[in-house]
Amino acid sequence: MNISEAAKSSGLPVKTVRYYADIGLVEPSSRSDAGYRIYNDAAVRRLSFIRRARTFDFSVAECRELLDLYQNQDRTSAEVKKIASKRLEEIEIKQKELQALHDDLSHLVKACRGDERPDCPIIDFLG
Amino acid sequence: MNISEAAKSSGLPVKTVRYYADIGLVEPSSRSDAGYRIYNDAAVRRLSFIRRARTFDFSVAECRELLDLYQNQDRTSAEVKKIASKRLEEIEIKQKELQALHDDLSHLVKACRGDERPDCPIIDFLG
DNA sequence: ATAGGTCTTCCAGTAACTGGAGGGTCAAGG
DNA sequence: CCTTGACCCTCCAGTTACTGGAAGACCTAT
Repeated sequence: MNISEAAKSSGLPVKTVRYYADIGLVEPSSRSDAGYRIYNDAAVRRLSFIRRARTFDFSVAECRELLDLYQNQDRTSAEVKKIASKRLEEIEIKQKELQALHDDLSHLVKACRGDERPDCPIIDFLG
Repeated sequence: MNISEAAKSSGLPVKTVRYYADIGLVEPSSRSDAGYRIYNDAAVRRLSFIRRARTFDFSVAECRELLDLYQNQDRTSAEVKKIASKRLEEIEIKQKELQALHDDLSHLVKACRGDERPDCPIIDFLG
């Protein structure tokens, strides 16, 4: 498979596939004589794996760790769970922050009449 | 006030104050003979305003708009409310995304035994 | 005079791509 | 055989909002 087929098959943009090769995350299985990247099924599976992990907002560094575990038959589920739990904690922290932000801002937005006059509780709060 | 006093007084890092001057967001009120940035009270109030707006994750572009409104006596509260409401919508979208992420990942984490064996529902899901 | 702290500018790096320029490669049609 | 168009390559710049650091000027106190 050349890069555009691999991209389509993995669900990633071509640019991203090339980028992952550049940073050594998922290398093409070989190169053609003309220097074209060639991806076999295993490489495409790795690309798909990364795409799915990225939808969980695992960082590229975490994706690298997960990919290593994915390919390592001697992995323990404890190792995988540790990375995922860390991510889950980060998500929960972010959720709390976002909730606080939401509460404050929605309070202000509700208090603002949104008319032609300049008086504004949002501006008052920020100033 | 020189930059370190303005930074302390506004609650921003010195580097950030300098950055805001560079991008024309909050310019110092003047410069000393030696070229030192000098901030008066009004400039420090602008810095504080930006800092607070940034805690709501308003982008720098949005901060610029809000700052213009803040300083514009002819503003209408409708203009301000529009920007804040847009931000609020973004927050709500992000909250939903985060909730979905959380549900899926916590489901997987709970299903993973986290022991010494390689079998792992998280890996299975990603692979 | 000198030491230390503060200030300046400019450059590079962060995360994870994305867009584009400039140029080689390949398959099909005439 | 030649051309056209789609595809591929590398390299560079830009995105967001800073942050760190180097090299050098300045300021204050002893």
